[in-house]
Amino acid sequence: MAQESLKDKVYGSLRLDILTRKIPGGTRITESAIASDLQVSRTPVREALLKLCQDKLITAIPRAGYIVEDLSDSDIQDLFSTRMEIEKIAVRLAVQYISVDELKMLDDNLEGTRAAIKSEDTEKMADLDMAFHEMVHKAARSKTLFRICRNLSEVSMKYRHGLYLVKELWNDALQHHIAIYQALIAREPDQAMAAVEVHARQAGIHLSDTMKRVRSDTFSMDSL
Amino acid sequence: MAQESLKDKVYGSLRLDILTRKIPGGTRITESAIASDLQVSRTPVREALLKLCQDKLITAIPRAGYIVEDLSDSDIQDLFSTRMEIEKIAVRLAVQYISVDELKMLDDNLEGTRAAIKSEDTEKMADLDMAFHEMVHKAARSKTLFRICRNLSEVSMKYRHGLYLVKELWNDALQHHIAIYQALIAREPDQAMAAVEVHARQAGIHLSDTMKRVRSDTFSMDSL
DNA sequence: AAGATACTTGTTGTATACAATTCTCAGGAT
DNA sequence: ATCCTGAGAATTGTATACAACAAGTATCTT
Repeated sequence: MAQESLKDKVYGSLRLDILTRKIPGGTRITESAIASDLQVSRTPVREALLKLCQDKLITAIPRAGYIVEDLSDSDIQDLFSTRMEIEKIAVRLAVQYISVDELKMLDDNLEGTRAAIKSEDTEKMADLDMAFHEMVHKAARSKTLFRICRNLSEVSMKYRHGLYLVKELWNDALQHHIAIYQALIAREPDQAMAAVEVHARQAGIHLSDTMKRVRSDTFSMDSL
Repeated sequence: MAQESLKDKVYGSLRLDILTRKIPGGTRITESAIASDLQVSRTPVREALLKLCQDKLITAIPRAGYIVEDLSDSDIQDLFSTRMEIEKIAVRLAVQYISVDELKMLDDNLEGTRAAIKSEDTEKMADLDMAFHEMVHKAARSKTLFRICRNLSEVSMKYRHGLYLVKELWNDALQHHIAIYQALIAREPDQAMAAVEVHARQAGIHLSDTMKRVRSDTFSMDSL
């Protein structure tokens, strides 16, 4: 990744702040205020806000500003359960279409994950986890589905990040990935969907804890 | 709707041109060219292109322009089959959560549809069809799923519009809606999902015909 | 005092100017 | 002939200026 545009930085910064409720729901925000906060012009801010509108994280009021949408705990749960349902579709298709080469890549990914766990490399762990799921999504051979999956992953990644810090869960995650991998090799759609459900459910279980922690923390990430 | 912003006009115009392949896939487009074409400044054009990027109808090449994505027939089929899978999830949830009030509204919708068929009111038919599906989506009680469904509906609507002109299909569509409605009343998830699949499959069957017609037509809608 | 009206202020919508980067293509070396 | 190289053209990224509109406020009228 050569360089992130200002627009993307602003977008990421705002999305994180909204998702973690550093900016609570109902807050009215304006382009100029954010622009001066982050020391950039209104243009990249405007583009970031536009994107947030499409994500339904904020609502635009024509010529009068924007309002931060209220994200309840159940909304977050909704996000995760929907993601699970759609990932189940993806893995069902992946069972059908995945190639031996791709299975080999998944195997390599699992091997790498074992190493990451052994060396306690959080960064690597997160990357491999994301890569594993992306490979499965791609194997579903559906551009539309892939796009939806990635979008949901992006939005939920902020929350999942907390999970990576809980090292006890790493081995569980690995076992789940192995289960998914084996179901794919065996070409067993139901087994694969069940494995995905187990995997996603664990994330959901630890979600409320993560949320509590996130909300009690006072974030100091003004690092644009 | 008080007034459409220039950004929305540009977006609508470009999306239609891409979807109908008036601007074929692979075409390279630039902000300034479109701006001078439509006699507006680069700013609203830029915002429209940004939105099209998110729709995956075009791809941005940093500091070098945009390329219109190639929408093959299989891509369109992919869009529709994915939409079907996700609608099946939605209807399964709707079976669980839909209220009697909402069922009554669906019933009213069916009644209206019968009238629209009798009076051959294409406009009304399209509106009622969209409303029917939106009600089902809403009954799933998932904001995330609702957003995904609406997004997919919007993108595929351009294609579906051709279907409304084939009056022979109207009765089939009504029968499908009735089947979905009855499955919802009976609270039978499998039956509901099957009904949705039948409904979606018919759209898919007639899709390639519609595509051919759309492509052979020479569109002349330079009406910004 | 109450209501209407004009004015001021705040905010987005749009246009344009400048900066940074990438692409293109001619020209020459090998 | 083919592959580098470099200057300039093309294009987006960013900043800023201005216009249009909305909302709140103070003043004027009754």
